[in-house]
Amino acid sequence: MTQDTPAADTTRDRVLSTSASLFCRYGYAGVSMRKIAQCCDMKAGSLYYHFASKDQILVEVLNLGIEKVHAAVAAVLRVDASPADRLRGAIAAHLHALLEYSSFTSANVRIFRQVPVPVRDSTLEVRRGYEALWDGFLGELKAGGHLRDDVDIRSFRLMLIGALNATLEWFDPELGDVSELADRYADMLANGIFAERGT
Amino acid sequence: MTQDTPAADTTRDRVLSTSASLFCRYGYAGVSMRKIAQCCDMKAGSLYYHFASKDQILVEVLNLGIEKVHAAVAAVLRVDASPADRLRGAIAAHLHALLEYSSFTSANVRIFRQVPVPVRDSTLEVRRGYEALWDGFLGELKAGGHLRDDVDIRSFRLMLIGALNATLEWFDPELGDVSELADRYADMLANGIFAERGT
DNA sequence: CGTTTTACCTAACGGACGTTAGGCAGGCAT
DNA sequence: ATGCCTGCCTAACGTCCGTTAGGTAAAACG
Repeated sequence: MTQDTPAADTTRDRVLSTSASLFCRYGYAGVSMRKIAQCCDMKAGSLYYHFASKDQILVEVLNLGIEKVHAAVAAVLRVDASPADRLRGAIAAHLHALLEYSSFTSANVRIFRQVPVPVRDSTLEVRRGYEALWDGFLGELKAGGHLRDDVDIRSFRLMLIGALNATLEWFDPELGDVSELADRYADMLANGIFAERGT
Repeated sequence: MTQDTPAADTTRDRVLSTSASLFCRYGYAGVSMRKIAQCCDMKAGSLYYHFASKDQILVEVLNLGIEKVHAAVAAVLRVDASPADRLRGAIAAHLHALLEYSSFTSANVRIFRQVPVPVRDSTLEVRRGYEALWDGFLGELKAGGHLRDDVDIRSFRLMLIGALNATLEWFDPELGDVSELADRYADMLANGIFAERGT
């Protein structure tokens, strides 16, 4: 019944990691302290030695989810490359964080909207930081004349991140290659799917 | 506390409609029979006159969600128009069904992956029918030479529907115009966002 | 008018929930 | 050796869960 994602040496980290995958799969209300504890080979009461409440676990899981994907994308964007390559790389980084590295980012995507409002609000700042990272990058591209003049950056960012996050619903990293997926998405988004461009 | 979406004359329909919006907001496990009943001005036990179990409500909500969006998109695709207009229209139909008409489609998108496996399986067939509707349309476009040869229809359909469904996370139909949103999405997806097409 | 059916109710069942209080074993410093 | 701190445990609290059994008032029907 021990169901954890990657390496997690300390008990506290193991609880967070386990909670993330459970939240991701069963939703916020569908995961009990007893189930989290059971998956960590503990008893429910012991969780309160590390965390004050279920909601505190939740807040930490949600924030870690954004922080991890933020760090991965930011690292890619720091290196110099062509606009197409940077877009490809940033998309690949987001997808790897979402689909492979851990369940924190996927848990955030899945349960963000069904979490109690105070919890959601306390994670908004971290979230906005990630949005700003993308807007900055896309703004650079536009300033450099690499984007169509008539595409709105915010609209595209929302569509892009939405499309990436939605892969969670169907993509299985054991069956497909995340990097290939990223390349396909980057190509379709950058160049469109129509044979000829028109209005 | 009466929280229902649109017109729903019979009690049974009102229960389904109410359940859909509650499931959408709070997740599957986050909605109790007592809360559903309360929002319908009933007592929990009375729900069992209309439905055998919570899971039966869930199955009907999930299936209605797909059936409604399927009907809306199919109606649009029946009329003759240019490829760009048909794509725009189909996207608009999906978005209207998702964001405006009722909570059934949005509930499906939000909770499909956190529902008990038997329930999920019993709604797979309806889901596949909707995917086939899109694949048929996109196949026509490709056969007519309107799509780039190197875009994979299944990949694009997954990206497209994912992007559309993800609007649920941020778009508020009281603040923005769904048809405008559809136009922007259709344009970005059809033509891409880069100033010049490249590899 | 009597009877059946419809659509709801109340009350309760066993169990799971988040959380807390108090205990206990082992490592640490003094 | 003694006492504190860490990290877990058990047991219980009050509440809520899905579901069921049995009742009741009104409408529909013969």
